[in-house]
Amino acid sequence: MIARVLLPIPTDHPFDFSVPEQLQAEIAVGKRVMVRFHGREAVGLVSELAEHSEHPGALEPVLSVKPGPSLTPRALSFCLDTAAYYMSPPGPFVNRILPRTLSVKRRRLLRTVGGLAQVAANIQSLSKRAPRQAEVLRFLLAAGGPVAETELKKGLKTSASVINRLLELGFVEEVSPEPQEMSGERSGPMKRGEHRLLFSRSRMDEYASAIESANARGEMALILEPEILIARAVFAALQGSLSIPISLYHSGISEGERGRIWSDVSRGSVHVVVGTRSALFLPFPHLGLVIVDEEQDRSYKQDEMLPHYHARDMVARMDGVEAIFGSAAPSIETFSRAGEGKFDLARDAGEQVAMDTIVVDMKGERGALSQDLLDAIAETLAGGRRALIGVNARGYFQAVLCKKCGQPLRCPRCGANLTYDVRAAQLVCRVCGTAYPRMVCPNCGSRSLRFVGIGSERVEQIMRERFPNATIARIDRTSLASKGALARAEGAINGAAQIIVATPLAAKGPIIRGLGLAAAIGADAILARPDFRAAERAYQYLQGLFGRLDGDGRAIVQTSYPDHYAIRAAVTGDYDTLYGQEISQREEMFYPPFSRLARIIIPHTSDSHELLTLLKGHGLQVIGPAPHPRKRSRDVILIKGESSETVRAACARVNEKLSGKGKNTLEIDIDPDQL
DNA sequence: AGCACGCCGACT
DNA sequence: GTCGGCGTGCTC
Repeated sequence: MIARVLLPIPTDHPFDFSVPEQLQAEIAVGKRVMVRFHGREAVGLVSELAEHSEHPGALEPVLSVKPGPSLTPRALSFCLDTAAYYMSPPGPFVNRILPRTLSVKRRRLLRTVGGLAQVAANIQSLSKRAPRQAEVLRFLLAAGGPVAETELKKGLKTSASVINRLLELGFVEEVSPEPQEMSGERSGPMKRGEHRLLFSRSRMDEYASAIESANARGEMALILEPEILIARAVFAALQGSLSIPISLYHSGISEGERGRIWSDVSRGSVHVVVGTRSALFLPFPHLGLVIVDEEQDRSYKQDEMLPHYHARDMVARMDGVEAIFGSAAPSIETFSRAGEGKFDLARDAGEQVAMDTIVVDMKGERGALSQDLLDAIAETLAGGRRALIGVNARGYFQAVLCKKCGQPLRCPRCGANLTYDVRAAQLVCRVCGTAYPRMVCPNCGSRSLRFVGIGSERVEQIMRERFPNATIARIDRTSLASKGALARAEGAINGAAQIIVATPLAAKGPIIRGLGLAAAIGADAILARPDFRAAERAYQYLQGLFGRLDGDGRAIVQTSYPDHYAIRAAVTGDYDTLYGQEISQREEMFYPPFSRLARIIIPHTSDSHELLTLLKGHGLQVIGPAPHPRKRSRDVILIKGESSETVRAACARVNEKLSGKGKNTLEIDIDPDQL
């Protein structure tokens, strides 16, 4: 027997290893194994078991099979499909998604030993000398079945030593957790799961009932949310309304907790998971329903690591699973697909946000915050309600311009725009972290600089000056970094703050209780992005922000483009107008949904002529190469094609012919969401 | 990814 | 004459 093993190296094929006799019972597809590779030990993941190897040379043996988390064959093939679609090596990916630590100390289930009389006698004998132990026995007896150790500790405030003593005495025993059979087989034949766009402001009830009916069919449900903060809020809401075991899974939870959820999911003891995009790859044995909430959100696209997958799009590719894509402002692509009948559409256009809207034309304003906005905040606070100020970016300023050359200051190391760090009073590069204490233009040496684009920290500072008696909180990326910061951010949202200054990650989500004002002061930066989705994103941003108002309230948009259709549509909630404008522009410009895209980032030393000849024809449109906006010494090529297949085939040709190593790598992004 | 192998510039 | 640069290629 041989095992094909995927190793965490950027190669698209697995390596064969022989499986020693004594490991053959244990080894399985999806298990992690130790092997000797390139003269050193390495962990890999079994992708296939076979009788014979094609490899001409001798095979190394599998050294051991790792206990603990593994992938189900179905989850593995889903991962492989994802990697293949995004043309990325599967090895690093499948080896990364498994929890590092196996939960050795997984949750113990305990139960009493012996019949009723026996247990009663045990309680009797313990009650004098060891009352706590007796208490535990009584608790277990009352429960009538196995109880988790953690539950015991919580319910009785019992310590581990008490439980261990009972185990020693043989009065209680550990039960291996029975895989909770999900009410047996699925009901009826597996239909091609229904995919549906739920276009509505309030979606929770619909979600809850879909989860319940999936559960009644004996199927598990996964609810994806774009941000940890939202995932936690939705988790809490569902935990209150569902009587089904439910877990929360995202990149912020501890490694141990991750391992525990992983095994709970794979053995079926958790039926519902709320999570962020990475939860998509959990090894669900009977996944019947996937909900992609806020389906329009950018966070579903992985753009830091390979593969650059889009969680929503991978869900849309799933067969035999019911999928709900929920949004109050759907992406143009999803809405268009629903229009073509590729998804069902359930639209609740009835309820609009009842709000008073002011669009402040910033062309006539000096300073970043208009008087209208400051007045509205004061009135809101005076009325006992709260205010949310949406700022486009964190920090103090978004860019520093050189007055002499007129260009934004760029990092000489990596080419990204520099920002200003007020506390350290120096210029910093957000991409590579380099600090420049000398406040001069690296290009021409000029000392006259202009700071543009206000950031969340600056807004917070202004709020503190203007409203010294108000409680003010700022929520941005750093709010998700630690448990404490997360708790503070949630506290602020749940009522501790009167003024919340938030970057886009907290500008969306469920209603904020008592919120009477939602203001956007950075929408122009979104609108001005050199991206064909800029208008759509601005609309979605504003709708997300207004959606947090509690009942009636006020909305303020500060903009220099008060007549832009996206702004106008956003303040009235007129999605159809936005859609109409967008869809005709996209048709004209051959952008999605009329085409599919791929983006290739190349070192600008590479032979773009050869590249372009490889891309010529095949019904493709090629834009570029153009200098990369952030990465120095790189060029960007955008490919537009009729179908995903033609675009991906073109990328495959390029990849095969021109793939380099190290700094000569080509980066391919299929279906990029940001240009 | 690592790591070895391999062919061209400045140094004890 | 060597030491060492990192380009190319392989690992079951």
